[in-house]
Amino acid sequence: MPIKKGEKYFQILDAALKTFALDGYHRTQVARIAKEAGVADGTIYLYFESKEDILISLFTEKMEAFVLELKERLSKGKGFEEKLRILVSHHFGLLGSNPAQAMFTQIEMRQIDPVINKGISGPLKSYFKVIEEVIRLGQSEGCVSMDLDVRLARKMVFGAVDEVVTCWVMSERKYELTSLADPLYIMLKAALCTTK
Amino acid sequence: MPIKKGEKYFQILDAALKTFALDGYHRTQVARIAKEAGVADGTIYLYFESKEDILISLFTEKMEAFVLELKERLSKGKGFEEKLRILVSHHFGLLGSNPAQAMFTQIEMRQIDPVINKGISGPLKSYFKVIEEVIRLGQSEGCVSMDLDVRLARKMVFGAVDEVVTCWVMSERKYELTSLADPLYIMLKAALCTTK
DNA sequence: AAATTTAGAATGAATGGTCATTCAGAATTG
DNA sequence: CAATTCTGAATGACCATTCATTCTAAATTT
Repeated sequence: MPIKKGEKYFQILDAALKTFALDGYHRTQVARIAKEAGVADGTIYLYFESKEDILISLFTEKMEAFVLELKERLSKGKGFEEKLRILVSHHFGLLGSNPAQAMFTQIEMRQIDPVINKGISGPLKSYFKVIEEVIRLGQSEGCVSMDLDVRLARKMVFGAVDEVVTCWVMSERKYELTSLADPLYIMLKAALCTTK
Repeated sequence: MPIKKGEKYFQILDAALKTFALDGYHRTQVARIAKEAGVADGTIYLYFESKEDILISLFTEKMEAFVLELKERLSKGKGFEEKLRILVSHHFGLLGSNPAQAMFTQIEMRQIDPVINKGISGPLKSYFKVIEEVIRLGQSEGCVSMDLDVRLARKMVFGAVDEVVTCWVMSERKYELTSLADPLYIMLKAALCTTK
């Protein structure tokens, strides 16, 4: 029964993030993670069930922190438009300043396989929920049409943000991700708002 | 030197598509593709350099056909708005009626690794170019602002379409993908057009 | 406070299963 | 009968996982 906490738990997760970002999930050997973390190969299995479990745990930890901070920031914004702007700039801000995490979420996490997928759907859904809540706020304010399919709109928002980050990662981060937050926000607002 | 044509070449690609969609890239053994294609294991290596090469070739073939047909259809549409609608509905139409291909492009192709990535960037870029051309047409018609960042707009369009397809695949195709083409088109048009 | 016991944490070499790939020979073709 | 295409059993590299052993430090005893 793996121990899901303690200093070494996070040490291993940190090492995994670095190594996955550098070499990709399938290419990194568990032994390398162990080395990077400064622990023995076997120690990994005291904290994690399997290599896959490391991937899932890493994603879950990062995503939970991401959503928590996003909620925090959103609560400080007033109204639909300001919240939408916060959403986009928080997403870009966090990944923009954590290249390894960006590499990981955009590229490595897509190494999908049914098992992994089940493991990550929870935390990802909680992010989707936040986006949908913002859109619903827009509806209650009258800015966004009540006829709009909220789930579809959420897919558009997430898809757009996600694609921009992926391209940025692929470009080897040649430009500032955050500089795209505002222009993207403007387009998304136009897509959602009936009223100019 | 692998032969990149002939009956068996396509037989193997068909078998690979089926198997990748069913079991995922990393889980499918080359031997299974061979069996499915009705050829010997070794024959695969007369037509392809490696397992990875099968993946890349498959994507390239499918993408080239996709773009070719898209261009064909676009040429029949008049004006920015009609072309944008064709773009979205062609994307949804093709993947909506080819579940295995959808599974493959949305899920398996993301098994990214630098080598694979280089292999697919060409054909994917040609799709991006088509999208950008449509947006530029909108600009020349005056519907889309000249100040709009065309590449960013392309990322939004592709990202949105792509995310909707991914969700549809993940949902195990419980609903009609094509039914989302129109509402998505309307949002994207609103995002891009200055004039209502 | 020294000696002893104990539990659990940590180690890393060894294991074993999994496939991608090869290649010597068989079959087919022209 | 050469050339070409195909075959599939054999190979060997790879690497996640295991587990017998060692270490550590707290608890207990003398």
